[in-house]
Amino acid sequence: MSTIADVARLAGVSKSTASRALSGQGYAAPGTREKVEEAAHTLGYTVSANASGLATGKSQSIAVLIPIINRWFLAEVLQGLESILLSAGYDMTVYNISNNNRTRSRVFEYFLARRSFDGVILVGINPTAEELESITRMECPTAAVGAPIAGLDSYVLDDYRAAQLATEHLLALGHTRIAFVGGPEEHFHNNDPASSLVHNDRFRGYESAMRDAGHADAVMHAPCPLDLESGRQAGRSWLAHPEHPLSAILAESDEVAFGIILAAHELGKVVPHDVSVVGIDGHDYADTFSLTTIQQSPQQLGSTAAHDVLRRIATGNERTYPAAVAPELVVRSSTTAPSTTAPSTTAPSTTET
Amino acid sequence: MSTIADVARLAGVSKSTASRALSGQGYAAPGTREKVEEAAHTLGYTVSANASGLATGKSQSIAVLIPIINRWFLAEVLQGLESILLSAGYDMTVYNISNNNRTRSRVFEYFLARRSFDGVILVGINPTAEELESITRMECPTAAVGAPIAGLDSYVLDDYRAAQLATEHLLALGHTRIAFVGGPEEHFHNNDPASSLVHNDRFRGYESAMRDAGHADAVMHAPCPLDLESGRQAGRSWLAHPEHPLSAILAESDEVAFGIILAAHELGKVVPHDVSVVGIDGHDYADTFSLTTIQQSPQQLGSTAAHDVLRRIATGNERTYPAAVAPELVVRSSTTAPSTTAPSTTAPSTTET
DNA sequence: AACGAAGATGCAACCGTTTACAAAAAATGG
DNA sequence: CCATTTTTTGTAAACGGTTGCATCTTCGTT
Repeated sequence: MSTIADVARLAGVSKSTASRALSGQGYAAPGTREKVEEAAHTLGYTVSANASGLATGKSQSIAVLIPIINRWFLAEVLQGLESILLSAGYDMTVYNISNNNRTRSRVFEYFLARRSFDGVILVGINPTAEELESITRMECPTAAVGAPIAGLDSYVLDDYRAAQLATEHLLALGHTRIAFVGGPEEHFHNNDPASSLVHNDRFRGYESAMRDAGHADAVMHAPCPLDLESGRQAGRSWLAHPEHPLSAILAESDEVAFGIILAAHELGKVVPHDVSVVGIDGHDYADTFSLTTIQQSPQQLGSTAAHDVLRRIATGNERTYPAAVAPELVVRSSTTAPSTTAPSTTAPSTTET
Repeated sequence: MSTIADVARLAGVSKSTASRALSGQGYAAPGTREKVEEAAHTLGYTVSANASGLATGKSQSIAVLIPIINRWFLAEVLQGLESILLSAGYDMTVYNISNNNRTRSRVFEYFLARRSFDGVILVGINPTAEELESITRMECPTAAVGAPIAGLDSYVLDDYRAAQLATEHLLALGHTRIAFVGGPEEHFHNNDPASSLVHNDRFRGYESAMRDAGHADAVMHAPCPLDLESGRQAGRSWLAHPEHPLSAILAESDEVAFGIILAAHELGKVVPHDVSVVGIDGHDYADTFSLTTIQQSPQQLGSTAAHDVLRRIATGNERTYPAAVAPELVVRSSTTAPSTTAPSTTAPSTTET
């Protein structure tokens, strides 16, 4: 590996001139710059990030803390972040902090400290006070994506509005007995995980729409983890028992909605004839399941977050106060007006798309 | 931020002694070590990765090149890699190289060069000759995960055996008319993407099992991209037309298998009564879909790859020549013996789990 | 008691850049 | 044409660690 001294020697200038010519900082005569660049090119010179980082204090890299559990959300956000960061010359160091054990604290206390990151992006994280403390101590632009964090620029989907939109759609179709499926057992009990924040917002959005329509008394909540299998089980127990004569279900996530649709199939019920189902997310599979859903764009979330963080690095790190991304209703064929007849229990399940 | 000089001063020793005490390299009297460690702790000292990396040439970080497209595989491998690397004190810098444009070459020529990575792990990448060249020039342990790379330690699932196992399972149940769904249009045409290598192996495994059972003439291949919607469309076209009286389908991936099962539902066919379906992957959803599949463990792939790379970093970088991870058949209720009666076309679809 | 080996420590150089400062060269203005 | 400003370049000192070498202690041996 050749160093900048080699480049300088070949170009016949001093190290400092070579450095200025290559970095564009400070004065450099056009002719000299050309000579240096040519020398660098012929030697295949690449600046040492370590040396440069040591000298400048800037590492040209940002840390991304993300729980590697929600595959869909993870991949989307990561892709949004990566494309922006890479094209700006930054690399992205990823830390998984899904596990609650002591590797999590190691990330905050050791890994983030030893490398002088130019920025930190927390994706779907609900940090403790100490964790937040150790991040702010780094004094570099920090942003939260997916889950809002008080005091930090937070790039979040408008979960409240999303659920509200979805509920309004069902209400407009004429549904009144609409159940909300998803979220932790005791809602509003504000647990540690960031997901409970999402849940709170989505459930409140649903509630408010129901209330505004004069159906506050019809609010129903079925707790359910946000995965396919849990959604299926919830669907089975709610759809199998006629004592819950609901006509529509709002699922807290698309995955849960898929599970409910599968459960309906198994029970011989026809979606949307026997029950309308709406999801929230805009999952890749939504189209295949013909699921009416609220399209969110985690990838866009990631890219705007990355964009803003980079701008804050370049300028003086004044906060951005981003607005929540507006959700969008995508109507497919999992929703329709409620049937006036009693729900069929043994009809053939030939769901049309 | 405090430096090692601060620590040394507080402990009343020289910088070099402090360094030795903290790093464990070289001699250090037990009492001194204790003093230094205490000083470091009270100052909240953390070694600067840049300075340390500059001095030693080791960066305590490894590069992971991965196409952020296959969500399931991505998340699994990433998790496997991350857990091992983090607990060994390494950070993981992730580069997305799914896009074929010039950002891809920037990764190889610029990003990998500027940071002195201690190791490089290529996940599902099929590098060009120049790309491989620029990596080997770095002279650090390199491994391939997911897709094999000639000349590199490759950690791959035994795709050939996986497909063979799956086919043998169907054959043992009595099926003979087994179609293979998945892969590029012209198979064996060895395209650029790494996925075609996977396809080749899986298709050959299927073929060999069919041949060994004396059903070489029954080999059927339906090209199909490896996603849910494509699987569903392939399922529709194959199951809707009785001119293809197949009794079982081997899907190249679980996602495709899910699509086929959905298509069967839509067409009023009962899985496994009318058609048996087998997948390959061990996707999270397989249990919910009751899919018989070949369980692979990309996470384990990632963790062993990370483990071996770390060992090669510590020792002299002699290659490991890892064995392919043995796949495992998981029988669920999407497969059964072929029905002797003609396939029903309008039966109610009450798939039991 | 003398000797050598091993253990502990400090000094100083080095890793590869950047950058404040000084000095020289060129451009500008009156 | 000279004074002044602006460019251009080089010298040297950081940045924060690590490590070879020399020195000084401690021991264990004979």
